[in-house]
Amino acid sequence: MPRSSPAHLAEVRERILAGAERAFRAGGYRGASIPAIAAEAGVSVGLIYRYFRSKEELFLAVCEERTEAQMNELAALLGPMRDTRQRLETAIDFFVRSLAEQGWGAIVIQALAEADRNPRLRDMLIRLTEQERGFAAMFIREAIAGGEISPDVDIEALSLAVAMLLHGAVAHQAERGEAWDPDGVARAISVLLERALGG
Amino acid sequence: MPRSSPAHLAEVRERILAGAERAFRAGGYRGASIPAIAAEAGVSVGLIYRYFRSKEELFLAVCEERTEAQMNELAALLGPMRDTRQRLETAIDFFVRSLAEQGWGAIVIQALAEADRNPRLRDMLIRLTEQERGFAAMFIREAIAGGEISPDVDIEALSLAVAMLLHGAVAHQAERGEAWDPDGVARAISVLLERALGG
DNA sequence: AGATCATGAATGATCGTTCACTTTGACGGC
DNA sequence: GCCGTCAAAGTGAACGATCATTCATGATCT
Repeated sequence: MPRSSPAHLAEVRERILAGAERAFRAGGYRGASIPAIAAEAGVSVGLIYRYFRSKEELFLAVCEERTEAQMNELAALLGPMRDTRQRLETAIDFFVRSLAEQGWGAIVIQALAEADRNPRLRDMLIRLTEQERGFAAMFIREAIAGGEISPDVDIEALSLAVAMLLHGAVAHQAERGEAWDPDGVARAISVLLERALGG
Repeated sequence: MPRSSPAHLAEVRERILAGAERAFRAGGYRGASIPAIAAEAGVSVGLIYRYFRSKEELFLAVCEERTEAQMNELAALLGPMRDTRQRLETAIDFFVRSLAEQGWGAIVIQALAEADRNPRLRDMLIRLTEQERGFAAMFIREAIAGGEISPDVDIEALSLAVAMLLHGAVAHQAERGEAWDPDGVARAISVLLERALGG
């Protein structure tokens, strides 16, 4: 492959992103040094700065591309489904499973820890939360339409609570590390949501 | 006050802890340097190492003493109360209010971000979660005793969900920063919990 | 040949920690 | 009551390591 083809450039960029993700997950945002990221990605230190303006920009790119991919995947998964109960179970299962398999929860926690000093990271996290609230509000409206819960429920408050519950699961994984129990977390979310959304 | 009296030593230790808490909150665990902490506390760099063996130990002390104080305060607050509904409202209000006023949520997020590389921080966080689960399980058992929810509910799963919800609120505060809405968060938690614990 | 991709040593700043040093105050002999 | 002594409290410059970023140089393509 020619070194200057667009495909090659995209591949190098993706290799840097993948190496950076591993390094950030292992050492945290501050703890992952540029030399360490370069070694993990198999490129030189200088090359990283041809693809990203700074470490901050690189971390932002990792966060955005990964969370966006997760959200798109979930939306595609739910698209053809019709039954509300099945959709809810699928969404919870997807969330917990991708948390377990991809381990992107650690990245979100790192972003949270830096959000206080980085407006762009904060904006990214707020967009993520709003997307989760959007999913939650959709399920709530379906439950209302299905007559499972009262139409005068506070959708704003309830969808915020659901989004916070999901972020709590992310925090729980960060807290437990290797020893976390995806099935237990999925069961916990299901029990609470099915009680609240009418089971 | 004599420089070598126990009271003076305790006061200096507390001043270092308070300065460190401010510095950690402003800059994060990694971002708060020992010189910055020393300046914030009004002591010299060297003195910090007379009271704490390392930066890690200092951060651990900040986390433990603050979270322990919060938990004791909540337990004392709930102690004399009898009515379950009132106890639940008090607990939620205390949690959200202390999150808003003390701003200790940012410290917890920093601890979460470091837990992967620090077993003692992880243990501290796990103990905190287990205490929150203990409170949650207490409320669930009261709701069962009061006949508000079925006796065959999965207490383990439900109490875990409640603890995750609370940690989600901590994450939400870290995400929103100065712009967060304590009343909205309290309403969200109340709506979800009262629906789930029988309202 | 010229343009772009890629390298990694060099730079200046900053970090956590140490330690030689000064200041303070409790105490025993007078 | 006074003073000399000494352990402990407190200081901050110095140290070696490491950081994010740059740039002079080389490699590879058109």
